[in-house]
Amino acid sequence: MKQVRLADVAELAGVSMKTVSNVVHDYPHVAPQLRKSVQEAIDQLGYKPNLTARRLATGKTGMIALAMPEIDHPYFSELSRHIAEGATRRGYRVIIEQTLSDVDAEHAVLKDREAGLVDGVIFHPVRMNTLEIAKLRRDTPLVLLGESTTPVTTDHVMIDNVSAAVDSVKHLLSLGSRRIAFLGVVEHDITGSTDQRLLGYQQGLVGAGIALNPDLVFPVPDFSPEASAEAVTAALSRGVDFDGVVCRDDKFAIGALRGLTAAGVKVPDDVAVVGWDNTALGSYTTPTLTSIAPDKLRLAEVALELLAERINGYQGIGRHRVVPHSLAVRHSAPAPGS
Amino acid sequence: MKQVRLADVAELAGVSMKTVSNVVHDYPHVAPQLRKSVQEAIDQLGYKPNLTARRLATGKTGMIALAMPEIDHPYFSELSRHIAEGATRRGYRVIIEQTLSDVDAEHAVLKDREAGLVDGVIFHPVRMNTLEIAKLRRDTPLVLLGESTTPVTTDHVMIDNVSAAVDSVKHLLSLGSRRIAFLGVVEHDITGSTDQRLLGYQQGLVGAGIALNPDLVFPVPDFSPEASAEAVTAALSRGVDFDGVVCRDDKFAIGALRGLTAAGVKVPDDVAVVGWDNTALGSYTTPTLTSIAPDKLRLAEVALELLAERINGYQGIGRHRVVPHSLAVRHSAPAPGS
DNA sequence: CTGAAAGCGCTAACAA
DNA sequence: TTGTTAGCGCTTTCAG
Repeated sequence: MKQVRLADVAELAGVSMKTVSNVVHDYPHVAPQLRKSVQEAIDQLGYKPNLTARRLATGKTGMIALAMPEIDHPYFSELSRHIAEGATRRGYRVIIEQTLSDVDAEHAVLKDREAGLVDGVIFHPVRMNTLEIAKLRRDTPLVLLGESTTPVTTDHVMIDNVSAAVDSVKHLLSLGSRRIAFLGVVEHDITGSTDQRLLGYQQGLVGAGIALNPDLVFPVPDFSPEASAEAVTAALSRGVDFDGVVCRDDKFAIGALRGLTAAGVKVPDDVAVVGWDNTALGSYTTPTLTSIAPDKLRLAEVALELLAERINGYQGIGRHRVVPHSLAVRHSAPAPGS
Repeated sequence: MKQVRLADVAELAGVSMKTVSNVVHDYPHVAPQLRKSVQEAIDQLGYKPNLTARRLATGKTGMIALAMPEIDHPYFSELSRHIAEGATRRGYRVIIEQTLSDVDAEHAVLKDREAGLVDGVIFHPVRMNTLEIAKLRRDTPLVLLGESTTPVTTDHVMIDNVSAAVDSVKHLLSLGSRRIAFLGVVEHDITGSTDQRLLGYQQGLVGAGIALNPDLVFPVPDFSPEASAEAVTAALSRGVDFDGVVCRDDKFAIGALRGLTAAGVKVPDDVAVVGWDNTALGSYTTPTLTSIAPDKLRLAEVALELLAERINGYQGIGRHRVVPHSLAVRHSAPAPGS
């Protein structure tokens, strides 16, 4: 079935292409009767504008790329959802790009725009460093997510990881915990997230006049809950004494819950646990998980807003936006006195 | 910065556009020296083919749409990941379309292709019925996912829900359960999934010579774990006696675990629980969840394969493919004798 | 307010 | 093996 073209409609309606185009775009200055007859021709033929052709003519694709390490990680899938919804609201379509933390895939991300595929890119890098991004970016409208250090020329949205970690510690302190551990220092983790969270953890303790204890920082071989469960079990079995734990993310927290429960340690009575990211996972655990809650909706909105400005020509220096976070209090570290 | 065009490269290299095009496409019959000098011109200018223009000329977009109810539901995000990976391997990009179970959004899905946006669509409908899909489909290459009844003209990939439910029941029977409940009949649920699963549940019981008991089919007001936890609690408090439960999906199963645990009922000793979809959630619960495991990777591959065939011109009648499933055995309904 | 025609950058059929 | 040229369908000056 041959595609119906603007010219076909014009011919049937007995007007020029321009007039049809005006009708399609709701251009105000069209005689009502003309508009009507053109509309009839459109309906009769079932005309749909060809987006590819429009793009070629306008140079705008109406699409943005969303590039993340893993689309099925709860944090990213939840964030994706907000970005997808916000993008739709703004008239953009989203193409997803999964990097799987692979350097090449991350490099490829920045090339899409050059090929005219998308108008802009929202990118959560984990492997590429500041310099590489700056070098490859050229004039691609780009907004970075996450805690990596970023080029000064690039927009960036994140939450304040340090103060969030401090909040976690304070919450645990308010519950009476004094020997607070940090779970989730992964070897070769090149994102800045862990660093910042660990920094905040220390800052929170020092601020409360509590001495730091290296034994309370638990390393974990990889990002799985299994690994963190083992890390906790190991700590327990070498007699480390702790009554609260700040986890690098919810998956670690889940591992912690499992390790503690398996060892007969009561959560939150013996050890209170705080996760990070407030993913849906935290509602499904036993006990449910108290977790640092980045304002994901806000994160998505701000990222889209900055990107839209770049796409519309903003050329200024990189803007760094910090969006709010809170603590989602559930059973693993309940409100004080409850 | 002006875009570098094929013509610019041709001019610099002193050849025709066609020759440049041949080099870009690795067309074999190009004189080595020519190829080299053209390549130099390409590199020097930093030429990137404009995909939009190519599309307009070829009529192929190289993109497929993936339309699902919710991208952050674990089942869908896991499936998306497989589809995204398979699509990348096949040279397609994926654009995501979240319908949020909205009829209008579902209708819109089938229009993308008409607008020349994508070459084909993988679609998991929940609101549209057979007739509507058939009517709107026209000649869009389309593969349907899920358990809705589908038009005979449309390709469709699913698992055998009935036999999977039978498998669940058999597993529970092998653990000694005899009063097996079904959790998750949602009012106004217009997908065929529940029906088929419920049918299999009955079939499994009847096959084992166990009389059906309507009291053991638990209705749930909505799809949240909270609702199903309440449903279980309600059943318990009205004295319904059961020792096993087949759940419509993992979220219901999680609710069941919570309701049972809260009531002091031991899982799996007092009541064994089987979920559905084998989402990552099941690894995070206490106890971990035994669950029907659709072969998601296979599902993705088959869907992509069928779609690719349609895109490449296959015009035959709708093909219905059943992909394998298994039972992921974890603690909520362990292996017999363990 | 409407019409004609020149691109947008690439592909592919046809020549050479 | 390489060059020419006519589209792909829409937008957008610029006349009228």
